[in-house]
Amino acid sequence: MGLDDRKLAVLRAIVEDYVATQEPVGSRALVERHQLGVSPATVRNDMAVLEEEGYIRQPHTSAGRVPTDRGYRLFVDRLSRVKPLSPAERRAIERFLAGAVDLDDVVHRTVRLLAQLTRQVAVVQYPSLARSRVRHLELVPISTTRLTLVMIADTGRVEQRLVELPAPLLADAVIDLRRLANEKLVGVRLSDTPPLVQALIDESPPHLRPAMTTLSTVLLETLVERHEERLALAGTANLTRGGLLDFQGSLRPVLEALEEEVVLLKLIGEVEASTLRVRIGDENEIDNLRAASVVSTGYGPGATIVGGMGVLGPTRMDYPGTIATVRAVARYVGELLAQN
Amino acid sequence: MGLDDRKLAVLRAIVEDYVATQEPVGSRALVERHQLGVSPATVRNDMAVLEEEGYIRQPHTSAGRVPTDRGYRLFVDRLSRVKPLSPAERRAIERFLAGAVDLDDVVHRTVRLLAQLTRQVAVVQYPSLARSRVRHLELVPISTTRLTLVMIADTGRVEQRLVELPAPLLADAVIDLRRLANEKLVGVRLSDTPPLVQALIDESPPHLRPAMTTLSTVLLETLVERHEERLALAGTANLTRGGLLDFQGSLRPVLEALEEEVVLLKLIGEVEASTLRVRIGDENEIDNLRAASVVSTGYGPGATIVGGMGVLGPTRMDYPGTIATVRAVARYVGELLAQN
DNA sequence: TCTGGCACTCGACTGTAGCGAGTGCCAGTC
DNA sequence: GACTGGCACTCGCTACAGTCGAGTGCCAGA
Repeated sequence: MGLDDRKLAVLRAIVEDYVATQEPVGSRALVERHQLGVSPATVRNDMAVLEEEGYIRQPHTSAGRVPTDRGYRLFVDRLSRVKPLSPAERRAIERFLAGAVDLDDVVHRTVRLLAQLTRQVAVVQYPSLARSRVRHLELVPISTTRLTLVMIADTGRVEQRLVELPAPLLADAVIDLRRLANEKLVGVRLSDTPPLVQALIDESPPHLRPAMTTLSTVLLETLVERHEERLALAGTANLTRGGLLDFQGSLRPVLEALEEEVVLLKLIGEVEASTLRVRIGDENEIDNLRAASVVSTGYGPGATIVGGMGVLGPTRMDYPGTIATVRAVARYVGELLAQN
Repeated sequence: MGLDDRKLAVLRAIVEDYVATQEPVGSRALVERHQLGVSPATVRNDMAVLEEEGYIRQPHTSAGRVPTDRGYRLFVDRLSRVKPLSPAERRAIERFLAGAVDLDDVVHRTVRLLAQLTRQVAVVQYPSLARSRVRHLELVPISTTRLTLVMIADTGRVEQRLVELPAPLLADAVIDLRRLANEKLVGVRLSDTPPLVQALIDESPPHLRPAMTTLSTVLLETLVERHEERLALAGTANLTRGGLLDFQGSLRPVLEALEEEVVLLKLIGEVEASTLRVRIGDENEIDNLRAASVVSTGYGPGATIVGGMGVLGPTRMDYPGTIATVRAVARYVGELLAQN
């Protein structure tokens, strides 16, 4: 069922106008604002076809047309031209990210930047532990039977855990423990540690074995098995933009979804390659977000992906602009990470 | 112009009913639901006085009465009886907090717990660095001119920073550097470090002095001077409870305020003793929160305070219940911290 | 000092009418 | 055959008038 070029142009015009004005767009307004070269009546005929095909719909009989999720999808896939960032935006990104002092800072700045540039809700996942390598393990004694395990990853993430030892341990023993653990584990992907950890225990001298066992358990349980992911969120206030018209009148479900880490991870964490992904309305698997769209991408130093980031807003969003921004920010952050 | 006991009882009844129903309360409903022992007409007279004194007001002529900020204040100060937590709530608190594996986990669990129990927005400040003591400093070389500084505080907080050395440093030198820094700084309050740091530089052997100087700069600048506070937030979805009637119709300003760390710190971070504080509506210094109330308190192991936590909701909130919950959660968290 | 009664106010709701944006369809034109 | 102008029709929105009822303030009387 072919849509000819003009019908596509009409759809594009409808999407653009609706995104800009947030009001159903009628045939007259359309020919006035766009150079379609035909009369309103013709446009009406085209609209009838587009509606039949499910790309647009009428809120009520005597109203203009509004794009459907399917319409946005077609728009994103075939009709939108990439909107290059303005130099001012590029500079803003660079300046904003340049001052970061550590990973926390990078993530926080990034998420605020994204929220500010897109005027939507932004989510940034910290570099995933599963995709990180161990750079260093540190053991800090607190008492003779307790120590703090600090793991520093090559992605800049630092995690600490309290370890309750089965028996008191002398300072020298702690040093041995640390040396052994570091020898075996530094440079290893966290997701690859499980088999190595067993070897680590087996090769420990007998007097260290109980301590090494508990240490390994903590390491595996808290850092690998329940994969400890962290997130930063910003821009929730932007949800109130568009005054309750978006999100079919209630922010409730959206705010609820945003509180669930699991949900957010699902949204932006499922990244294999650095391909940018757009999920529009119904395409979202989370029920609470059927009225929202998500633009997400992976990021990382060079070609490797260490985490995801993205933006969430009403289905009626500026897709070309948002896509361009998300892509650009992800690239800058990647470069920043590569430097460290 | 003393308010006699009955007038106070009327005020209490108005506050309780309004909080429960969220609708202006009239004189008839009042005598029906509370044993005041007088007729509606008498109550009306009392109401007139209460209104004159600024404790209640009428949204419009011909409507019931609603408490003013001043009315809530009087209620909180003199009229509310402490509402003891139910055993189920106590158990929920204990169970919820018991499973925490590290400081991050404690804070996250606490904030979710608070939000859930009070059905409002909860904020928890991480133990403040300024109030923490150094437990250990670790230096992890990344290259010959770069190392990661990790500071572990006695409150469980762990901070890391990248240090760019002015000149390459050998592994042995790094070890010396770490030893020196730890000797001088372990056990010291972060807020007390500045004078010690100068001594630390002066006493370093010449070949370590440049490195020690940059190290100290990083330490001071990022950890002490711009006091690095962290926060956790939960329950924003609860703002939509009460369907836009609270917060005079717009969540916008509230959500905006909640995004500003500085604002939140001001709300819950200004704690000297562990006294619980209630700020009602206009008493808040932040303009965006004139329609909100905040219940906050300090927490920490034993009698020392290391940070603040609190809850934010509509002025029309269940003060006795919220106060009891915040107090109880803060105490449990304090006990938990004392154990570690 | 309290109470019952009464007149009054005013927001909420309902029904009606007019307006206007927008459509679908049809006959006519290039 | 594709496009266009014209026209009747739909229907949401707004304004307006009328009614209802909750709640008040006040006053005379117990």
